[in-house]
Amino acid sequence: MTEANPKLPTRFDPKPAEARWYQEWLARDLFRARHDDARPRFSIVIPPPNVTGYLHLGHALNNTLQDVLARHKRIEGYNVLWLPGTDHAGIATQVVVERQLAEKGKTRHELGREAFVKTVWEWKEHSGSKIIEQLKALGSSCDWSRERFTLDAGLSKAVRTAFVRLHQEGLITRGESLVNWCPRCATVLSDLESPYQPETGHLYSIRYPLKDTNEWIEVATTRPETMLGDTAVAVHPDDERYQAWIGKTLRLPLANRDIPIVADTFVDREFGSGAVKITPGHDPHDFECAQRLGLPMINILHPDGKLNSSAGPYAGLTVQEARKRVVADLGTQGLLVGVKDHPHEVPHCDRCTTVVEPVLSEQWFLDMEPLAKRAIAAVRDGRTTFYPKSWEKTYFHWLENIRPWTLSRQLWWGHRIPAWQCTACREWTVAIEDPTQCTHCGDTQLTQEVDVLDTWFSSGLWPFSTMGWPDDTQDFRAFYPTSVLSTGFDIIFFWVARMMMLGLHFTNEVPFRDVYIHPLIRDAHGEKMSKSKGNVIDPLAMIEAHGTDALRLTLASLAIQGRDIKLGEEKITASRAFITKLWNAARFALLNLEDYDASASVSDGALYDRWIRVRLTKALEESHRALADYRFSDAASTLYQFVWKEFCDWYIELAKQTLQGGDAAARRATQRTLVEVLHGVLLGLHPYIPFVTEEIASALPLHNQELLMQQHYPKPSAPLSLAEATEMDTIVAFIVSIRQIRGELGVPQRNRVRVTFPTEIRELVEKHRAGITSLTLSGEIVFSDAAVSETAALGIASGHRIAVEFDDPSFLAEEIPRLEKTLQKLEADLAQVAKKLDNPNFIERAKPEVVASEQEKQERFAQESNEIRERLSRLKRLVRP
RNA sequence: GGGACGUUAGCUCAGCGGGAGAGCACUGCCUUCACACGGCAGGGGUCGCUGGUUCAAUCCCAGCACGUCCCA
Repeated sequence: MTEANPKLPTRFDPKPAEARWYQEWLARDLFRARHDDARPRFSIVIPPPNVTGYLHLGHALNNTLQDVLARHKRIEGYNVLWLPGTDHAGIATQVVVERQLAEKGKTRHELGREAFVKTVWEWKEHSGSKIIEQLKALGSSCDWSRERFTLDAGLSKAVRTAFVRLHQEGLITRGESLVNWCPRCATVLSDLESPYQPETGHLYSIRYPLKDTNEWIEVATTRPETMLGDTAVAVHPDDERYQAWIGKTLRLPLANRDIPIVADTFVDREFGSGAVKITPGHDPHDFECAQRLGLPMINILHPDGKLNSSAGPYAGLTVQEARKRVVADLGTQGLLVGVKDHPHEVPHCDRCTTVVEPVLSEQWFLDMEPLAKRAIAAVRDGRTTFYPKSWEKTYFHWLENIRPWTLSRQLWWGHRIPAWQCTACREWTVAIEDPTQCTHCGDTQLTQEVDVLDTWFSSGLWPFSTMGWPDDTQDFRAFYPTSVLSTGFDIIFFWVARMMMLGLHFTNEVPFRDVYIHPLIRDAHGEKMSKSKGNVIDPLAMIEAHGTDALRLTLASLAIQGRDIKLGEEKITASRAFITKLWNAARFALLNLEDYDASASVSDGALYDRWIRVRLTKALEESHRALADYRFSDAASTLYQFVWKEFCDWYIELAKQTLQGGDAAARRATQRTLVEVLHGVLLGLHPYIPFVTEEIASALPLHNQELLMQQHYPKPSAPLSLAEATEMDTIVAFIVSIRQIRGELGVPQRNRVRVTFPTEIRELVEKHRAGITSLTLSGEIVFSDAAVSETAALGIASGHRIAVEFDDPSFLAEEIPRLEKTLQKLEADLAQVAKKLDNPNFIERAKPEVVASEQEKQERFAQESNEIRERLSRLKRLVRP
């Protein structure tokens, strides 16, 4: 067998195509944005993945969607910037490098800060940023010339500038407060980094004796060891049981200190005995209570999580050990009244899952309330819009209940806080440039703060720090504010809200017009993917097995709004099947284009040619409308349906007759249409499946030196006239009807049929005889107004009677049941319509066009059912004479 | 405890006031000169439950049940 088209092999091989086209895009510098390009601008900053990151499905989804937008906007004629980069990811990265050191039996403390940070940089240069290469494998059209890293000189300058300004404005302060402490990481964490997780603990009831009496008060706690830091017991001021007790003094067991009984309305009278121990140094509620009442605060913990000297004899024990000992000692003294199981929520470190301890500590804080107000307003008045909009509620709720942000982290990897303490006066000097003397006393003995900033602080500046802020750069002017931010719902607080706050504060502009929140990907059973469950799907393995385009198309097709995605590999297989279908449609076109002349002028073509061009226009318009609302799934499936159900199933099948027919002019017009529609389809699909579309386009006789990425969507085609649209519908209805008869009567494809149409539509049928014949495998088409013969099956399409006869009359055996089934359906439809039309209220109150349409339906159903009934009774008479 | 979202064909999901849809899976026929990762035809649904609004409710409203997630 000879291959007629040398340009496209029978199968698409993704791998070489992916390598070749990505190289070609880079070689032509197509991803680069230019600040002096006057076309309308579209910009996105990538949510920077951690340098330690490895491409998972969440990245694959998010970056596929951003790439769809970027490529779509380029083809729409925008000057597009998609700015990439990575995040230094404080704790995560430090942990990775510390782990490597541990393998060599070293610790970071042995190395010292400077050497350790140097080691992390070396690690970053050599093995970090793998994810950047993986993003390229995904086809991401980022402007790599603008790649940024949060610890770059420019971004570091932005961080220092932001910190210093906020400090000058009095929003950043240093002070003592209760913070979340991870004993394993030995650093403070923000509330967001300390998520609550359910745990079955115990609720211990303990007696605290009233000083110098035999009386006692009972308190309940889940953390008995914290009693060593108790500074009071609180009851509700209106609690009648304890009125007499308020103001009296208790002797705190084990610690042997005196503590007062105080009253505060925060106490829940229903919980336990209604009396609660107050441990301001280790509980957020107690801390606030102590602040209100001016109670002392005691910290009983060392940074390593062991108890300190304030815990007296328990010093040196871990929290767990201390809990056991305290419970045992209370038992010995007869002060432990009861223990019961108690499910509750306990904060854990986001990074290492260690139980987080609230401790009293001196840190740098950012007062976010004034910033939050502006961030709320910007979304309320629509300067920034969330897609789906429902996420705005989550955003508002968090911002309306905002708490100060603990900025400092006790790490070495990150932006060291630009604050210096004076050895002489102990005051702090905060400055962008390293200071040489104290701004308070002028002393030159300064020591820089050892802590670094929370990674999210630099991430919060990302949309503008990457554009050159605080300098007034051309990029900043051209591309800020950005058009859209695409990210997951889990970092709306961590990141989106903070970028909004810092962006508005520093630039007086929202950082992005739209926020698209993409769905979460779960496994095929709806379970969250996790390494421990072993249900993780590796996007790179999927790329290896099915090609990048198949993975991208799958992810985009599944990106629906307001629901999680359930992904199984069979969905990627389905996308690959579609790509193969498109590939083969292109091969079909090429097989029929050997004598094609792209420059010859041709007519508009036949009805089918005009019809498919109109359908293409409609499909592109619909898909672009969907993209404008970030309905990626709708956008992709519109194109999918068009290619498969309209272009391949109908147009190509009908075009075969013209291409093989004797009318040279018609053939040329159809060739032209094939090329143009295929070209339009490739442009429409390029954002989703960039590689295969470039591959096909390069084989098509387009006489265009530009790649798809550089081209623009085709101009819309003028709609069909009503008569033309009706004509097309009628032909389709004829073909469908004849095929149904064949299928339902079980007539194999090798058996030709003889079809009789009424003479009134002779002209129409003659015009489309070739198409009808070929799509229904008819041997003969004739015209007659005589009654349908007993040897024929009856069909009704667009109100016309069609008779289908077979070379073997035994195929007619199922005709009676077939017609009965059709009649049953018609009668049900008729009954439904009648129910409406028999209701005078319907006639009176429904919209007139609805009434008219129901009446029209009734007539049609009635006519068809009469016809079939008549036919049935005749057939039955023949069977039983 | 507060809130959000979801409940439509075996599975995954569209539709969201006027004759229940798609993909996958399933059944029958077909290796016809683009494609078996295919073609043609077909079977399959009291649209979670109970009320309400309406001429009309899968669609709007209220309540309930179940599920998922977020916050405290």
